Amino acid sequence: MPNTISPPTNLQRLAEWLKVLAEPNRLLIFNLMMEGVQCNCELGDGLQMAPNLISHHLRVLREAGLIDVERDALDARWMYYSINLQALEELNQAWSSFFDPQRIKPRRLTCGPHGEFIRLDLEEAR
Amino acid sequence: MPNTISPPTNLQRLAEWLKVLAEPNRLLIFNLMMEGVQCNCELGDGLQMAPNLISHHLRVLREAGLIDVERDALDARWMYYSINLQALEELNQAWSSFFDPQRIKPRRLTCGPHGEFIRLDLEEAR
DNA sequence: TATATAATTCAATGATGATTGAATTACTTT
DNA sequence: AAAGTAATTCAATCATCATTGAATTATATA
Repeated sequence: MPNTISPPTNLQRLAEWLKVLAEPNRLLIFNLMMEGVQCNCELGDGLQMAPNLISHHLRVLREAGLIDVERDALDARWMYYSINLQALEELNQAWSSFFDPQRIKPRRLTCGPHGEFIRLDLEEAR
Repeated sequence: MPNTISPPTNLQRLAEWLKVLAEPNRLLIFNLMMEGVQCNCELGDGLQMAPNLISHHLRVLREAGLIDVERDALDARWMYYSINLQALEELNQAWSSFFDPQRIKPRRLTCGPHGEFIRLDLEEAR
């Protein structure tokens, strides 16, 4: 009997979010945004990155739904980015339900030299 | 005055962990290990992946310190992988201190059309 | 000792995606 | 209308890394 695998339904989504956030420069950008930094120019100041590159990363973050963007009401040349709080909540929810240490189950015994009847003194191998 | 940026000291480390976990197949493997699946063969069963590819991903997870490995005491051909609980704790710690919604600060006002004196009715843009 | 098994290593390939420089867009100011 | 500014888009390049198939290692069994 093959393993009956039922990954959390949000596993795919979690993987996509992690991919977006795993890029070092994007994580730095996200970090600055957590601290209230919000426009391309200012991010460029802080990170020494070309504005078009920042635009690229902001777009990836935005397409992942992690951040929002809007134009300045008085001078519409300026864009303000901000962290999407709801997405952040969902992200944290998905993360903690996946990486919860309590989820860890003891060893499955469907393989190895002893099949289902593995000797107990091997159980410490967990 | 440029931004004085002080990302959490564990930001680099967090980025590395995220990179490792952001790979969809690795996340699936990690998921199976949370459920107690532990050897190459069994992972292959569940994931339809070539054993050498699984070995590759297990190595990446292991080199990141996320999982441990040991040989079966009775038949040393079999390897048993398991999640490193301490690493998991550190991972969760790094994650939650970084992605804590409470960390989010209001907009910084060092750029934009109004400098430090931006009008308050724009503040809802947060 | 020879063969089989679990897993890994190696070398090559391919795809993805970050980065770069040069336009281009959107908007404001003169 | 012309020039300037913030930001984005575009096309091309480059690096990284997952994937694949073919050895190779380590161990056990016949």
